[in-house]
Amino acid sequence: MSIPQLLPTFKLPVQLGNLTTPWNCRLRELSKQRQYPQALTLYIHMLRSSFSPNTFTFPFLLKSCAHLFLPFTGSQLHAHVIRTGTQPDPYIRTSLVSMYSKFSLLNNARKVFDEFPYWQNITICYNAMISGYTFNSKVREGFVLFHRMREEGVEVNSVTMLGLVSGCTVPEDLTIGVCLHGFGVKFGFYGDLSVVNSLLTMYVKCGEVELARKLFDGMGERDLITWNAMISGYAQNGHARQVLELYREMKLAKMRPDPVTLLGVVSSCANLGAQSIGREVERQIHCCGFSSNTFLTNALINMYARCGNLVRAHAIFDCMAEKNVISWTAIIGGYGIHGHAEIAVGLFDEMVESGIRPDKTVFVTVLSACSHAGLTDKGLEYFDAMEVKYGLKPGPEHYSCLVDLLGRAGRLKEAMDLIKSMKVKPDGAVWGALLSACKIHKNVELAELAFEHVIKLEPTNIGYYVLLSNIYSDAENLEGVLKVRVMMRERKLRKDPGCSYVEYKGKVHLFYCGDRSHLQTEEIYRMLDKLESLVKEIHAPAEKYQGRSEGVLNTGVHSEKLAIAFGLLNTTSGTEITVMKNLRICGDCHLFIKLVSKIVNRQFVVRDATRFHHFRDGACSCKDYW
DNA sequence: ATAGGGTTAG
Repeated sequence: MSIPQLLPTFKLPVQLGNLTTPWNCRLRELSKQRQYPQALTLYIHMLRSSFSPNTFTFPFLLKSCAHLFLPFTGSQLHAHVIRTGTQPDPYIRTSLVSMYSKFSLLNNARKVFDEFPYWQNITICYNAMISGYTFNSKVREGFVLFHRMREEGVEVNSVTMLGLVSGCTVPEDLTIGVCLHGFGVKFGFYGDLSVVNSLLTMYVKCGEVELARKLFDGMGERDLITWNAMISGYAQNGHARQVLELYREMKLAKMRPDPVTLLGVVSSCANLGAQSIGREVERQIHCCGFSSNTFLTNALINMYARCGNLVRAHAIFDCMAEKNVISWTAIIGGYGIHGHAEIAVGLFDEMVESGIRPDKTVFVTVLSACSHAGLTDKGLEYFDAMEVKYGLKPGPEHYSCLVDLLGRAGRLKEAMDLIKSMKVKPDGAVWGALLSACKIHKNVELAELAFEHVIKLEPTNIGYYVLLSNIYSDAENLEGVLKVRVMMRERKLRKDPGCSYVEYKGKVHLFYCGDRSHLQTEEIYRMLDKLESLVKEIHAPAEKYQGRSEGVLNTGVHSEKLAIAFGLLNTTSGTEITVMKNLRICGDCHLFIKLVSKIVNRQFVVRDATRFHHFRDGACSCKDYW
């Protein structure tokens, strides 16, 4: 076949696009309106009316199969294309390549792509194949094809760029991403906002928020997507403060927020424990008419739950017309965090009854709720049900919850056996959970074993060294303590001191472990002494508590205890106290806090600030945000 | 053929 012979096929769709049969016109309409099932039904009618499909028919049908994820129908259509002897023009082939890519059948896609001599592959074919690679997270292959495309002199357009850039999603892809950035600048794609936006997103996904911000600052023109990409980029990387700052700037620039924007803002409020700002944003959500957006409502439930306002969280949850697994996860997790495992478990059952299939994430939430409240057997039950009843294979994240569950209950041997029986490779968190259980139950021997494993998997995680060191010091094993210190020094690991902070009257009050530098130190320590003795009075040992072990009371002067004592001294009843804490694994004051909460009838929220950058930025206050 | 989105323990 020579080039001249093919030329008519190339031109056909453009010239005769409007002159095709009514069938094809209707098909195009349906495809435009994304009514894919209707499009396929129409095809059946077409065949029944003995209309034979032509070049214009197939792309719409293939696209419909791709969107509906119907691999079987799709390959039947492919066979049909061959059978009808339809000239497979670039448009059909592009559709085939893109459809097979959506089904992750890259070999089939590549076969269609390779079947014809290279000069038949025009830009759209390349684009489809390149996007196919990146869609299946094979950026490298996509990049190779991009090079070939250029060598063969095929025109590169914005879609080529978008396909490639959007495939760079992990730090390892950054080299390619930067290369593409350079290419874009050199060949004039910088004027195309969609390309620059995708570059911005690429930097964000690779964790390079600063580079993303640099690009953002240098942009002459910004649209809603630009702002959203930057805002959610900050939100996903834990820079909650920058999210709020940027949101304010956005409003100053007279750019109207949409649900995606507000989503980033709400989830940042959840991570900051900033309920007052969250309330403000909720009002805006109602004003803008986004109240029925499921994404946003889920984020709001999560925000209120994390800020300790379970009443509001539950009220929003109840009002939702369509609750999905994520809505349930948010509310269950909310009760779990605050130690109400019975309610959490009850909600889980209710969810199943309402016909929603639990997923892996909701099981993580339920298991951890059980573990915090000492519902050991209930947790084990759920773990079994997960695979037997719901066919979900437990991952390392579930095993770590279960090890934590057994470990807190003092069932260390069972926890160890569980790890040995795991079908998946245990990760750092699994061994880490065992290590912290050893801390609670003072088991030095097992701790050493767990430490050996955990350190191989996460050699730079400082928390585990600290944990082992504390275990040694509890056992008065000075040699052990020194050994760990030497290891830390050799590996040049410096420990950020553990600290907690409370926001009070727009100022941040920061406490270190055993800290005596606060102005109210005397009062705080008196309060803490009182709390310690009250807690000891009501703390029931395991045997008195129907076999439920609530864990061991921690007697050290931990930073979160100081923060709580400070909060109690300075705030009135009825307000909840949010304590932010920078280290996760160190002192586990969970039980202490829970009991104090019972005694004084106050809500406490201890938020993990490890992932967030307050401490690097220097502590900041709510007033700075707004 | 195509840039932005909610949940999760340790």
